[in-house]
Amino acid sequence: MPVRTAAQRRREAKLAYDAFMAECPSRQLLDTLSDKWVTLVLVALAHGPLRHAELARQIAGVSQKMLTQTLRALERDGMLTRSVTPTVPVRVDYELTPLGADLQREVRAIKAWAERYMPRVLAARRSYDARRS
Amino acid sequence: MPVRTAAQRRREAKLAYDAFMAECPSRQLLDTLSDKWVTLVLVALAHGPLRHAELARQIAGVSQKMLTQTLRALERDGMLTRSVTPTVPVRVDYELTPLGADLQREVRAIKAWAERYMPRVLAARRSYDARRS
DNA sequence: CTGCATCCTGACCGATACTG
DNA sequence: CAGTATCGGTCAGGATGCAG
Repeated sequence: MPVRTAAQRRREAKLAYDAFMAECPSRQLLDTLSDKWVTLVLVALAHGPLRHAELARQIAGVSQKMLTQTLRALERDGMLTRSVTPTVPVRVDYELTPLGADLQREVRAIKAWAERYMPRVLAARRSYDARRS
Repeated sequence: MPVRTAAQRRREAKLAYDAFMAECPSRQLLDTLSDKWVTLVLVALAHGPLRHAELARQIAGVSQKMLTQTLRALERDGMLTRSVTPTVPVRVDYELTPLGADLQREVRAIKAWAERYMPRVLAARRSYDARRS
């Protein structure tokens, strides 16, 4: 009987992997970017500050909870600023920081790629599906 | 009593939203890219074809199931080719298509951004956490 | 070696209700 | 209007075993 079971070894490998992950900058960014709403918020704020409700309207399909969560995370990462105007009722504006604006430009590059090549991808998909039906 | 409840209206909105999504090329790409493993596979294959097991080794932390799933999806989208050599045991190689290689370059841009700016993001994160502790 | 089917857990997310 | 807390359902994805 081995000192460690296969499962244990795997778990240890996973821990080492996580530690490695925690240090790798590109994977950290990938993690945040892989959040569905992050990119949409970035793009929505491209043309100036917006209020919470305005964002919710522009990003169809987002729940209020997810929107708040996403905004908090982006604020924490220094991608946007959150400014509260203490009127009644309160007014809260969100605006991209220079850093956020910069990332937003990168995201737009991906978007441009998509608009250019997605037809090809869709064609590939169709032919793949046809081949196995 | 309204003809439709709030919940119903929300559900209809969601359906309309989904239909919209299904047509928007950039969001479709975002969807596939938001899959954690997709980008890693693309980058791993940047320097030439690899076998299933080699990929699994290079992408630490991926389960065999997820790897296969990801490879299938990418094959379907025309991003890579899967070639089987009928030896015993079988040998399967995965290689980027020109399309996949092109997308891979875009992904690298994001990666470069991360390596450049993540320190700033981490700093922002620390100061945010400090401010509220 | 590669791939598929099954089971199962836990993370995520939406719905709802309540506060300032 | 903006935000928080809680509950519950869903589903992605990991573990495992088997087949070609």
